[in-house]
Amino acid sequence: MSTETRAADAASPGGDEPIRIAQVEIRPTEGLAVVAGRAVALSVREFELLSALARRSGHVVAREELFSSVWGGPLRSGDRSIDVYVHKVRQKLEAASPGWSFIHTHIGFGYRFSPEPMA
Amino acid sequence: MSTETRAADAASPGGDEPIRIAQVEIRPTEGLAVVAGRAVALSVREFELLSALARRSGHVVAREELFSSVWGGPLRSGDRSIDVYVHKVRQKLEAASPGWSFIHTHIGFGYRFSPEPMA
DNA sequence: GACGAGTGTTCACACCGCGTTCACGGTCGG
DNA sequence: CCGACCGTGAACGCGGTGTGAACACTCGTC
Repeated sequence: MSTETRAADAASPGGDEPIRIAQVEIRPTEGLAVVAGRAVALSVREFELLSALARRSGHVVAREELFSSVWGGPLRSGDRSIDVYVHKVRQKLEAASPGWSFIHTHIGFGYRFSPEPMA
Repeated sequence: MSTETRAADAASPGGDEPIRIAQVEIRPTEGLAVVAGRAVALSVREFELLSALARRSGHVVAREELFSSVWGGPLRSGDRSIDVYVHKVRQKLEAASPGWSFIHTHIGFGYRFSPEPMA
């Protein structure tokens, strides 16, 4: 409830401090995430996407903002890169912690990181 | 009781400041509502309807006014969109906070937003 | 230089949620 | 009993999103 943005607030955009939310731990210096005690190997893009979302855990991050934050430019219309990478990260997270969902879609807005048990 | 319209008064129509009433928090920049600590996913229409009502929390908002505020035009006779969306928003709010009612019907006039324990 | 593994991008198709409208039922007052 | 009004579920077209696959690029190794 109140732990939503606690860890996120301290981290500057690109900070090296580990981000810890529920059973998820993100280690910027290693490009590694640990979920439910399991190490999850992520590529650079995957890792930066997860970090961008986790830094604002509990809040909806707009597609525009997400793209410029990870890809470093304006979002071209028709670009589906975000969708593809959200899918990849979802797969890996949920594989490490079955029965939980982490990245929630907000149609027309963007995505929200928030570990929750699946319905 | 006395906190009813406090947060709403400060927000200009379309302001980006979060609206907070009782256990309900509305975040305009995210299209997200948080009720009793639970994130409630709302579509664009649902969100704007809730915002329009919450901005005038405790007051009855006429159907005419509600429609022009959310749909942006005059209310055509026979249009039931408002009823449908009030129903959708009610469902989601009450699912997040069982035992409470939030949107009250004033037949012939309109609707009133006011979180109250169910009878 | 040829090769393969890993990564990032683009494409095509399937699917689902959104917004609108229709249909039926219930409630209330005249 | 009838009409006005609202609650509620469902059908439908459409656009946004999920998802698997093909393609292109980089970087080691041999």
